[in-house]
Amino acid sequence: MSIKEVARIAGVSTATVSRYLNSPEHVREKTRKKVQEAIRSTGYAPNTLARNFRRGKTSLVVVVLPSVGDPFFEGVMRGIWRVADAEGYSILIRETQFNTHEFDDYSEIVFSKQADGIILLASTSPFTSGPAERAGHGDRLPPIVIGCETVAPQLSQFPSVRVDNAAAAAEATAHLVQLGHRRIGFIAGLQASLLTRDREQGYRQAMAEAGLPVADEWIVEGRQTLDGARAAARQLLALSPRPTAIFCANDEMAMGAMHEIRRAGLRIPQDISVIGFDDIRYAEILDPPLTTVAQPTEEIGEHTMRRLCRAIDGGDIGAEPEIVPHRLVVRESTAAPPADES
Amino acid sequence: MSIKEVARIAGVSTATVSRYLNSPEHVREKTRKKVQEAIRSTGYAPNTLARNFRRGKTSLVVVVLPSVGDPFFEGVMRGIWRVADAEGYSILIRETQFNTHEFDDYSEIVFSKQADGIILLASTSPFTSGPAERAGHGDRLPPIVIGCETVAPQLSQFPSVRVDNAAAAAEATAHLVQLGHRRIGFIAGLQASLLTRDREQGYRQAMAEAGLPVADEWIVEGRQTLDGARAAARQLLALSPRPTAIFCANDEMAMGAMHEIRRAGLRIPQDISVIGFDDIRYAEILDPPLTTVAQPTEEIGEHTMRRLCRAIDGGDIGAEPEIVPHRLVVRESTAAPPADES
DNA sequence: TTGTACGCGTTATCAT
DNA sequence: ATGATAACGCGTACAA
Repeated sequence: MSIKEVARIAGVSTATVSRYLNSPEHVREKTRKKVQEAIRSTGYAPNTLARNFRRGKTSLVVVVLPSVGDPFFEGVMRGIWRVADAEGYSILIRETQFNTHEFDDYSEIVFSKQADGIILLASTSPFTSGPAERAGHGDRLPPIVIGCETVAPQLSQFPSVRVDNAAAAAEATAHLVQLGHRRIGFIAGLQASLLTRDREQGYRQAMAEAGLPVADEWIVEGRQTLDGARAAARQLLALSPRPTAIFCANDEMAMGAMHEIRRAGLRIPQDISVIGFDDIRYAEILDPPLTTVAQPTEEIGEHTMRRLCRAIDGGDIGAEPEIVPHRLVVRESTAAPPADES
Repeated sequence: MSIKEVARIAGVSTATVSRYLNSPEHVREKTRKKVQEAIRSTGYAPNTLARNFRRGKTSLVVVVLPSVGDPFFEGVMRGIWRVADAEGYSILIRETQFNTHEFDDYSEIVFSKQADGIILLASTSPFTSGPAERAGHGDRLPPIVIGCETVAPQLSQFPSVRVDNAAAAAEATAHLVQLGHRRIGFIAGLQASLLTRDREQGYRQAMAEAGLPVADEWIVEGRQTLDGARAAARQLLALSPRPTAIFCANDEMAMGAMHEIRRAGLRIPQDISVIGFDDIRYAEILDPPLTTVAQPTEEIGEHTMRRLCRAIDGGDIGAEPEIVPHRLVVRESTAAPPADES
């Protein structure tokens, strides 16, 4: 009973107060003053619950990501928020913690109208059944945009914003090849993650193009975590002959790998080169500063959110991926292999 | 027109469908079956907007923190989510980006019923005017619980969950003193942050207790960022004589400081010791592994959220801070000062 | 330009 | 155990 109260005090109808709130230009100056004063004196704030209900919109968007506290997502989230604030959306964050969630979990959120749309920053195969065949909801899919992740065939019906992971990974690998490396290890993410699979593919492709073989044991899964990467690095270092360079599917894993390399008494890059992916803020203060592939994170976030907004507003945003530019950042963790290796 | 639809198909009233949803035990087995079938066949999902509206609850909680992508908050958020999931709440995250926001921004969220409560993980003086004097809302303050941050007098009306920052900082400082350090620098966070002020106070207290003087230039503001800490470290290293140890108000800043120390050609801990605060996941893989103060982050998150839930449910949770235990983790970044310094 | 009156989907109250 | 119905606060035809 609140807009009523304001209306009563202002001596106008509830409709006028509502109009004052939503289209002030349709209210006469004089009336506007009265309403304004009534609102001020009562400290009235529209009940968002009622408003959402009436409008059929929550102005909420769910962002699904593997893990907050991952420095990489800081920039992406910042971009998302910038647009969200401007467009009046609030962001609900769900962590997958690397678990393969049911797609239903997320679409349910939309179908039960808890959110207007979903941004998937981590699509570790979120689909159990084809989303299109969901019982009951018919053909109306919730607005979804995928950020960062590579889109697998099953996800190709959704738009995405990302770098060309395969090309970027190939570029990184080529950088090592050019320095003279021939045995290059690869610490992959989770196999369930399409993104790291693409990076692995880029690595394989670059190796092939250089006419270099890729031994099976050169590719180890680092599970996207510090500890996983450390175990993976230990495996690679135990190889004989061991790789002269290691390409890590992201910077977090590169940090873990570098630690193990140091512990093994090896020097970076003199004994072994390391290259990462993402260019998180720690990359440049590592010892030595990490060569890596930078992604325009804020841009990804902004474009992803903007595209989602358009989809929510009913616009047709297509299903094509939007590819944003990556950039190889050469620092000091990569160099030519030891002399006796050439 | 959806619960109606289900009711029509099941051949019962809307009230019965509603009851089936909310208190099935009050529905006869036979009726239950009918409703269940109708729901299944229609793929009906209750409209959360309408439900929230009716119940006057959003089941949303806002968490305010300085920055996602900060590894420290990963654990805290995890604890919060664990409880939130169990209690049926979703989490809305707002970043302060170290800006001093108006308290109104946040309380507005509650007063306009966009959320049921607020968790403040970063209270850089969020109050412009005393919250109690807010016009309109009278004396009814929104449910708020503060996590991690130290409570300043103006915030003492709110409950909090945190470690004893002053005591922990004193302990860390004492550790350096015991190793033989006499000139200990301190890289502080933002002066606006109560938390880092408390840590500074603990540092000062420990120095005083050891009978050691604290030169003004030994305390430098690191602005809670990598870059800020780097600048601060450069300042400290330029001092003559320079400190033989540096206490950083958090691990993030310690990372920045360590980088600058290396760049200056100094060895840790042989030439200079470094100690941090938080024990983020990178602490143990730094070079050398960082001595720091560990906080039970998940526990903080869980307790904070649990307390907020009780407050939302109308329980009286008091205003006393709940102090959780910290733990000094000694690794390899601290050692006795160079021989000629004793 | 302003007011009246209805409906949004759900839950809660009260009969039955 | 179930059904009829009144709210909840807001937006918006439509009428004035």
